[in-house]
Formats: sequence, C-alpha cells, structure tokens
Amino acid sequence: MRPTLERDSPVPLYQQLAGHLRQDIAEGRLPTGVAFPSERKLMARYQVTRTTVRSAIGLLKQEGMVVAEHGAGSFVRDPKADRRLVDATQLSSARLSASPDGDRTGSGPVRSFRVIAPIEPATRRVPATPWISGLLQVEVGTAVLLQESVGYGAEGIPSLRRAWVHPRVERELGLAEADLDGQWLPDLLASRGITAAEGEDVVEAMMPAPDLKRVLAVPDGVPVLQLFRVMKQDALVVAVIEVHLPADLTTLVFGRTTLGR
Amino acid sequence: MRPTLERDSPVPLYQQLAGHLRQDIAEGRLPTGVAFPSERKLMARYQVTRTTVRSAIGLLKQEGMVVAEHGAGSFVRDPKADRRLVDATQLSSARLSASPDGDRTGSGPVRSFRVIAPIEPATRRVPATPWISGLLQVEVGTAVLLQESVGYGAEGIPSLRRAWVHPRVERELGLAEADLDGQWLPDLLASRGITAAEGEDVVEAMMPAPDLKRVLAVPDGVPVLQLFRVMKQDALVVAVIEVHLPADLTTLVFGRTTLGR
DNA sequence: GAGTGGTCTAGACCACCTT
DNA sequence: AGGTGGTCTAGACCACTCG
Repeated sequence: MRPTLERDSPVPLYQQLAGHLRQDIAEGRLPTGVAFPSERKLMARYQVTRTTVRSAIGLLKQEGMVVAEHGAGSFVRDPKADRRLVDATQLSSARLSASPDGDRTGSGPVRSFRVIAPIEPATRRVPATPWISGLLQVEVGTAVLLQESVGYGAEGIPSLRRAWVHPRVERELGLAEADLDGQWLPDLLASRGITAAEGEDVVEAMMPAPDLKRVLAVPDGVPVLQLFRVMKQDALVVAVIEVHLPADLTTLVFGRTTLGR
Repeated sequence: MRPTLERDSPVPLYQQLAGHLRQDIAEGRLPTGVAFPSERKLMARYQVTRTTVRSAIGLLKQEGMVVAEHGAGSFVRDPKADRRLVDATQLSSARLSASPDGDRTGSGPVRSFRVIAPIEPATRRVPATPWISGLLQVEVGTAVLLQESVGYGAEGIPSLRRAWVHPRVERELGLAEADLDGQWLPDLLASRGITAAEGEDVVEAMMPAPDLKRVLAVPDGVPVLQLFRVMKQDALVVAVIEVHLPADLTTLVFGRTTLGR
C-alpha cells in the first residue's frame, strides 16, 4: 500500500523492491521463520510484474535470507542461526555415521537435521591433481589411493570427506584397496600407530557444484566450507583429509574456545 | 545445432541447458576466460526463449562458473584459479593498505586486482552483540570500542577488518577513540607490548549482504570467508579481530605449509 | 551502429501444499 | 479447491561495449 517504487530511478525496480523487503526483515516487520507475502500479493502491493517480484526475491535467496518452499510459501531465514561449533583439528578422525542421531553429543538440543543419502567409505586409485599433489608432496599425476564417504559428522552436520594416502605410507603398511572399503582411513592409520599430531590445515569456501549441492542437501544461497588437513609424521606427509561442510551449519574452530554461543 | 533439449522431460529446460553448458565447459569446448555463445545465439541453437537461456546462465553464475559483463558478453571462469595462500595467523597484524601494490611481497606475479574504495581505520563505540560478547567474554550489550577498516591486505586481497577491544584493556592502556582514528588497533597494541601470541581462530563462510558485496567488490556466485581471531594474553581475551575475505581469492592456511601451488 | 547483457511487461500452464 | 511457488512464452526497451 504505502510503499512505492520509483519508476524513474536508475536503480532497477527489483533491486528497490529487494531493498524494501530487506528492510522489512531487518526491522522485524517480517519476522524470521514465518510468513512472507506471496508473490501475487507483492505484485499487487507494488504494482509490478511477477517477474520483477521474483527477481527481487531471487536476490534475497542468493543472500541466504529467504528460502522458498514449493506450494507452501517463502520464509525468512536467519543466515547465522543454525551454526554449530566444529573443532577443526578433530574433524578428520571420527568416522561419518549414517544417521544424525549417532553423533548426538548430548550437549544441548540439536534441531532440524538435513536428510541426505549416506555413502559408505569407497576406495579407488586416481592420478593426483595439481592441487592434491602439492599438499601430498608427490608428482602431479602420481596414482594415489582416494577414499570417499558421505554421512553425518560431528554435531550431525552432513559432510563429504575424502582421504588421499601418500604412496610411501601405502607401501610401508601394505595397504590394498580391499582393506580400505568400508573402513574410514584415518581410523585404520590410527590402528597402526599413525596418529598425526603434527599437520596443517587449509580452508577455502565456494558455491557448491550441483552434484555436491545435492549430495549434502545444501540450500540455495549457502556456500560450502572446504577444509584440507595435511596429516604429518616426522615432518613427512602421511595423508590428506578433505572435508566439505555446508557453511550455514558450521562454525570452524581452531584451538580450544570457551564459547557458549 | 545438434544439441537438443527434451521438452517432455521432468527436468526443466533451463536445467537441461545449464547441464549442457556445464559439460561444454568441463570438456573444454568452452575454454575458460574466453567467449560464450550470446544469449540470442543460444535461443536460436536450443529453440527456447531468452528467459530460459538467462535462467540457465543464472545457475552457472550462482556456481561461480560464469561471469557476465554488460555489453561485452559472458565468460567462463575457473572458480579456483585466482586463489592466493593467506597465512591465517598473520592476518590480524599488518595494516590494510590503500593500494594493492603496497603489499606486493615480490614473490610471483600478482594479477587482476579488484578495485575497491579503501576506508581508513575509524573507531566508534557499540554494544556487544551476542556473538561478539561470547568471543570477547563480556556481558551482552557492554559498550566496547569497535574499529573498522577497508583496504588491501596480504597478497593484495581486498578485505574488511574489524577490531573489538576488551574494556579491561581499554582501561589499562587509557585508550581514547581519538587515539585510534587512523591507526590500526593491533599495531597500537603491539607498540604497547601486547603481541598476543596466544589465541584462537574461528572461521565461517556466507554469501555477502549487498553492502559487503559492494565494499569488497565481490562478484556474483562468490562467498565471503569470515575469520575471527581471538587475541589472548595470559589466558585473558585482549581483543577480537574480524577479517572478511572474498573466497574466490583466498586459501586460508593454518600452520606453515610448503605449498608451491 | 551492431551486438551484448539488463530490466520489465502480460500473459499461460504446471506441480505442490494446505484445508 | 484455492493458493503458492516453478517454469516458459513472446515480446519490448534500455545501457553498455566494441570496432
């Protein structure tokens, strides 16, 4: 009713509209978790086409402030609400579980799990990409064992993990692909006395490619955190663990923190 | 010509089209950095409307695989190409510079800087949000000094930084807001003997809100890495440093890495 | 000036959820 | 059944870049 858009403004209508909606959210007129005027209502209220309305809402979706549910409506979201603390240094060790309940640590209520299709650890041999060969410290193209697994990790967060073994370690331990299937590699290394207290961590973030987005059930407007842990022993690289985590659910912590969020 | 879309498929046309384009990119038919058929050409080639073509390209944009330049064309992008290694533990110390050239470390060629509008360190007093109060270990709502600055950091990466001082430290050092203007807070702390070798790091990622997106010149489809460094001395929190970095440019490294990417 | 991407209109039909 | 978001058409005009 009252709110109007300037049709002569150099700022496009859909951006003006997005601004109005953003302000409505920020100032509490559109409370989080609930409601949102339907696209047809917004058309009428602002006297624009559905295309324009959808462009505006599209912007908010990309910012992670709104999620749309087909047939039900669009809902305001707090992009920072669902984050749980994750200890980066512990990430590589524990095995992923098939159901989120398995990892309930008993501390505090854990809500709204995301449904994914877990994948048991599966092993294959692949040539090292430039990036991985840099971390593993082997020649580019060297054939290395790669293990891949999908499941729920610490705090019930869906995650995809990959583990690359250094050929030297593979030789020393006499590993075969068959040994590894169904068993999470760092567990196996630990059982043979390789704990890798040393090591480094590398962190990146990106928008998920469609495959990863589906596998981890990542909503629109949510990036993925990517953590590489370089396991070392006696200054030699033993393995590289890669972990993908939906960024809307995770706060990565390096070093103990007394954080009672 | 040859490629056709299935109109009866349950998969929407624009998603099919996006799939085709993704495959063309992956298999090298659309090389990175160059070209891309214009929207009108794609309309003709696939016999769909411009809306459908734009939806497909929109998907690729959100994945960071394509950038569009008004009037010039759309271009394939390698989402991982421009990353530079950034030492997370060093991030808080050095002051941001107004031009990217100032931080050229001399090691290797640094290309394609992004143009931003630097902001000198400016100080104000704000009530602690729940999140910050948790990190600073003060009561929620406590008035704390906040310093904010925008510029080019290590490796010439645009970044926004904020520093919160613990009230105890502010008192002990007799800081005034005027003291701080134009001076980067960690520098000042260091000059008074507070180095904060201890500390923890917290990392998150998110899609940038429009303000941040503009300030850091973040392209579409690119998230922002957010690093909080909790500076401590004798187990007491001294200050919290927050750093925002465009994720397409940064690989955060924790611990020394021998990585010659 | 020709070609490109950006915005906007006015419609239509569909798939899905809620009641 | 009625309302919601998702897809798609067929057009139009504009702002920008490039040769």
